[in-house]
Amino acid sequence: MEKAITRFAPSPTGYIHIGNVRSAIYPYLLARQSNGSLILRIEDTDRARYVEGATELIENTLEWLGLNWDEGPIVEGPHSPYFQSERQKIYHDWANKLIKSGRAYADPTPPEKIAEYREQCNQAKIPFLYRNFRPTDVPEWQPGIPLRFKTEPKNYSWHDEVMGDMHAGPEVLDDIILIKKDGYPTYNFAHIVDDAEMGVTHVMRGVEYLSSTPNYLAIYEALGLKRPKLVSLPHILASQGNKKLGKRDGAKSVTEYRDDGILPEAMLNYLACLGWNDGTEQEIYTKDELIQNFSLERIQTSGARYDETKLIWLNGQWIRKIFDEQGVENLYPRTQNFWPQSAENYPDDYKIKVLSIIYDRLKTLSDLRNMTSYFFEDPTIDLDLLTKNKFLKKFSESELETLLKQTITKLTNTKAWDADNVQNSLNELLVETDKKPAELFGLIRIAISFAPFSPALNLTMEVLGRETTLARLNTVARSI
RNA sequence: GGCUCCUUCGUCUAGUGGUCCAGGACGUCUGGUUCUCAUCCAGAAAAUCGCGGGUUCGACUCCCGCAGGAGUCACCA
Repeated sequence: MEKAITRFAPSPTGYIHIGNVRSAIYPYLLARQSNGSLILRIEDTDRARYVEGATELIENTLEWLGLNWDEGPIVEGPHSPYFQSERQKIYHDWANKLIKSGRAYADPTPPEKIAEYREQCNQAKIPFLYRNFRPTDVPEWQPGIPLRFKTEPKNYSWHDEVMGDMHAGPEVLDDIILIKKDGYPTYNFAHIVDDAEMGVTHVMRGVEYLSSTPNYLAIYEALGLKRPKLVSLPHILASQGNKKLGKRDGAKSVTEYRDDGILPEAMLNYLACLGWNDGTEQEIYTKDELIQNFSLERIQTSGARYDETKLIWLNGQWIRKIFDEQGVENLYPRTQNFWPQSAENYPDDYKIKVLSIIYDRLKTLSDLRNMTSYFFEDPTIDLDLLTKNKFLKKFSESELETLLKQTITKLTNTKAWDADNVQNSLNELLVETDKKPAELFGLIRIAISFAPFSPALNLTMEVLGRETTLARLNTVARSI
């Protein structure tokens, strides 16, 4: 397989959201699969939209997802620098080639004049093409004057690895700006130069660039460059409406999901499979499996709607997968920031015990916060939970009290305090009191947790310990 | 508006002329697993394959129209 040199080229204008991180995932997968490399390039030529700290945010996001890059900021590489703002000279050199060959011209036309031309066309209801208004007197190119491409209207055909064979007529070709008056290149020019300089083999980007592709093709041609493989990625659609997902639709940043307790494995798995599948019925993919099975041909042509419920489901699957395959000791370190406040002073081994009996109930790691508090602090007693419980409401308060006292006696005499012994005692108690599990176990469960749900009773009690269990049962018995 | 792309269960998708009265997954609903919640398991409902024409013995699959949706028409990327 040919080594694929791919790139992820975001502009540092804010956080990375799920709508655009996929254009990092697919290039990564292709690069790894072909033993090629992934370049991270920061497209910061729009100084007005530049956001302080955005580059770090991008780096953090990629690192969290495990999408390491081979060239780019931090790691550097043979094509340094990887910030477009620092590559001015390179763009100007290439621009001068175009000027020399007569394929670019300095355009002194003031913006107001251009707006006027555009308005004329609108009124005449004809498409506005700047090449019909080329200035007659072209000055020498110098700072402060934008540089335009001088296009040659004609037909273009090309192959898009996802969309198939494409073609476009001269009506889409125009004299696009190559270098802005501030001296920075436009995306349209900079990405072509950089991709060529950096040896990029696959240009993977959102479909929104599809309609400007003929203009890029014209530039490749004028520059005598071999065109790279073009890969248009379908949009991810917002969960409401049909628009592509964007910050305006409340697209959350990837790091926000991290802070909500989504695992990077689940995020990667979900996003990779939104708009791509390998034709099998597999749903859970590790990063290595994705690398192994990824293929451009199987990328979907239509947009896919972002559905958070499936991401949440996948996350639950991943929590269990990590626990089952790597053990609780590997799941535990990921839970650091998700425990309730009251857990702060508890030792790791206690929290590990809690995690190992609660993990299969977690959808996100942050569920720990509201699902485990009774392991770390005495619950607030809410007698309504007892007296209004559908299995317990038929008992009088004194009956409940008696049951609790019998339980306390039984558990006080339980020999070793482990899940099996506790379960045996509970089973004996069931017989002795002639109650149904729903009644007796329900009562005990509520009395020690006052939570809407908990893990299996004997496991919960084992972790809580005899002392705490008995203390809570006593407190409740006295409160009734 | 011009140009371009897209169109299978609510959602993500399988499907490359017969094996599809369309398969899987999420979600929903029902039942099971000694209490709860979840997991897990079993099952159910859910798509006249955007619409209309063709081609063919036969079309979700090929062709042509149409409609709807989206993208793009910046000195933004």
